[in-house]
Amino acid sequence: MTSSEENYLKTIYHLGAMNSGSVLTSQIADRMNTTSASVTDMIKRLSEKNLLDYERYRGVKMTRKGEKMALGVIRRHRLWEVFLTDILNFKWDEVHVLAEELEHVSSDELISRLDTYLGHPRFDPHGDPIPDQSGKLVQASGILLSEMEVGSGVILSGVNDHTSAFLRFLEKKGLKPGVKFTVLERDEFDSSLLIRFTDGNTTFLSHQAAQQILIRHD
Amino acid sequence: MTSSEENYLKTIYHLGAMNSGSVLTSQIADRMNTTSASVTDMIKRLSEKNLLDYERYRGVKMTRKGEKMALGVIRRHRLWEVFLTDILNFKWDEVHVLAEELEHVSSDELISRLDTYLGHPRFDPHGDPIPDQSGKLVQASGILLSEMEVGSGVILSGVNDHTSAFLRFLEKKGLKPGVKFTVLERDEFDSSLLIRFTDGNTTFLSHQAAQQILIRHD
DNA sequence: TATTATTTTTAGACGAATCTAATTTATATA
DNA sequence: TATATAAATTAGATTCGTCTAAAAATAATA
Repeated sequence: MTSSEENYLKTIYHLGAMNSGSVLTSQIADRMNTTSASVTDMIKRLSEKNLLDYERYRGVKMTRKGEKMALGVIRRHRLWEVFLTDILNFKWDEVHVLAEELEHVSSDELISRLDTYLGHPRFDPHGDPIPDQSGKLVQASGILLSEMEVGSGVILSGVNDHTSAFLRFLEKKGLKPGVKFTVLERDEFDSSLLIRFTDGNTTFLSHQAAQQILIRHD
Repeated sequence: MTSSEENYLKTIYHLGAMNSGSVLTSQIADRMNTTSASVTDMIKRLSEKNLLDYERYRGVKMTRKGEKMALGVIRRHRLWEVFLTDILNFKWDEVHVLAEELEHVSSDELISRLDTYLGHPRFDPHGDPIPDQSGKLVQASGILLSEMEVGSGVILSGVNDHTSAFLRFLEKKGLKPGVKFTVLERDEFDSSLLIRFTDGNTTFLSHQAAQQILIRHD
């Protein structure tokens, strides 16, 4: 497997995991900042290897085999992210790019030892679940902070927007996976939220921001 | 810089560091298990980038710039080797292959943090010195165990043969960088050595083995 | 020094991954 | 249903890294 092939599989997995239908050539091209022509080429290569089911002009689905490979790459990516934040003290908005490179170093033994060393973490620094060796993946919470009723105590469990800008925004607010807080108020006009942390501090969150934040009940 | 370019630079550095003359196409091809034709191609690319001085039919020398790049790769390689042995508990004969991959993840920030985390190690698990950020490299001892007079107390400081087979051989004998011992006897017939460790245990070493072991005086 | 042997380079080809531009197919609209 | 629009594919080119086989240059030997 080349790095390029792995990147395609990962992207197609991410696109296909949500809607369980077919992933279109253009969706892949968009996400990867490349051309549809390049995607078509790669799609063919990957179907040759039975990693994708491909019907011309109809997009692709992942095969069981392709999904396993994709989950392997995602596992490596997320474990390296944990290493980079927890051990090397990188900020959570800095680790993605580095993990994109490290994820392609493919030694099962290396990843297994890294996993052990990190204490078998179940989530990466952004709250995304880490697949286990066999490719099993716990489902992340799908509850949006923006949907919570006033008064509820919650724990931040993940984010939908993984951009550096959004992650730095959360950092500044003191928000990251594991942080507990209570929803105090929802503004009638713009649906912005006032939340209170366990230490008593409060902060505002726009509806736009709250829609990118996943929570579980405390 | 591609991984391939980095591998060529590293190899050429290793070949050229000993004899300070020119490195020949065939030497590079031999070391990298490739053809002279491929080497010629790459040599041209690297001289285009001013990393090598190249004269047709005369071999190459490294430029200052090329040497710096090579030392960067070597630094990354050796730091990852320390990480793999000291943190992930790999054996020293297993780390080379993995470090060959990790060395191409080129982020100065990553390497700087890794270096700090590891405590700024000055030598890798095989006793080879680790270049600093600026590319400075302390000279490794050049004293061969096979040349030592009987009675001398020494510390193993490195090896010339980095093959897995030789490293496992040393492992079995209890020999690795930092280990102290005394040369008790040299056999008149085959020049094999009898050595004694600080715990009193003794072992034999063939002349062939002793020629691959670098030491410094205790 | 002339010839032979060795080394190095060029010529030409290939696979992977990419691109632009042109063509084909499918979808949406009148 | 016929046509216009959008999407996907093919055709053809490019770069990187590699190869084999042939040609050129250097080194060794008679």
